[in-house]
Amino acid sequence: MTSTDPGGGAPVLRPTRQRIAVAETMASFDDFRSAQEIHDLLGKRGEQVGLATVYRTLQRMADAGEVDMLRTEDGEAIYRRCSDTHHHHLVCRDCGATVEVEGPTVERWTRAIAAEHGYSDVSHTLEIFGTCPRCR
Amino acid sequence: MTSTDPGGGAPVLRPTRQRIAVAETMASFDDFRSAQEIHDLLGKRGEQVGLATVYRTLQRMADAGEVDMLRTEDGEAIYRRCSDTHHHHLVCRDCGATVEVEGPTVERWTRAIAAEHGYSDVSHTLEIFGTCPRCR
DNA sequence: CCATCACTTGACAATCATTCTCAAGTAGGC
DNA sequence: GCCTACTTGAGAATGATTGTCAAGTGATGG
Ligand SMILES: [Zn+2]
Ligand SMILES: [Zn+2]
Ligand SMILES: [Zn+2]
Ligand SMILES: [Zn+2]
Repeated sequence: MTSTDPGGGAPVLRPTRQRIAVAETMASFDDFRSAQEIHDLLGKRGEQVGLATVYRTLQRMADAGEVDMLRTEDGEAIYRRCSDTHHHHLVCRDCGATVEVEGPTVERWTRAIAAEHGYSDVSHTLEIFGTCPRCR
Repeated sequence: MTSTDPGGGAPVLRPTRQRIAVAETMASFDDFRSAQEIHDLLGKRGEQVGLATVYRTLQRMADAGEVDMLRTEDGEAIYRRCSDTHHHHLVCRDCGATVEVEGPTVERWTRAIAAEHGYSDVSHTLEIFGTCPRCR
């Protein structure tokens, strides 16, 4: 026994070429993209990364709160880098242009509604879709 | 040509045994269920209905606003009969107990946020998850 | 520099919900 | 009954996502 392994701790994440490439690619666009699209972008950037690795990395980043993940109407997961504070999205249905939005109003409302019905440990999902000024 | 077919109109929906069975089954539970679970329920009720038909029927009902469809964390579509007015859901993470909630507050907020950023033709999705009093 | 080992990766198979295909069945109007 | 558009269902096909596992690699200690 040469090291003190805490046993239950989460494994250390290594900054591998693949993870760095995914992170850089995520920083290169503003809208939501599917894992497959991101995998394609990596290819075009000249970074060869396996599809499974892209999926795994995006999941890790989502868990870590480094990217937001949401589902399209037909259930496909799409990702986007985002700020680390709690917020929601205003997404253009046509071009995907996304604006992060936030406000105490909805946060208060959801909390109140949940409390009113005796629900505890509350979370919520909220996304707004519309047509942006440029696609008008 | 024996009938005057308007051409563009949507086909007439027939009240078939299968469609009736699905509607009745949807009326028999209060939480959200997947298409496959609903298909199983139909089997237990003694109504043999093809899985593809269950999918097709649920989609029609969702389009018609007779049921609500939303997606689980892992992208699976789940359905529930619901009232025809615009509303959202407060869902118990453990037992699935669901409460329909509504309020002008969020509706106003989403509309205001969208307008503020110049987005038009706005819609939104909002679901609240928590632990219900019984599962506390 | 080198051994070591836990953490990673990628090619490919496997899942699994959902959709497609299309021949056979059926509701209803006449 | 006849006709025809609408339906159905069995099974194949699709397609995103996950699992498998042997080979690779970064960090560490000697
Ligand atoms: Zn746009
Ligand atoms: Zn919020
Ligand atoms: Zn509950
Ligand atoms: Zn609403």
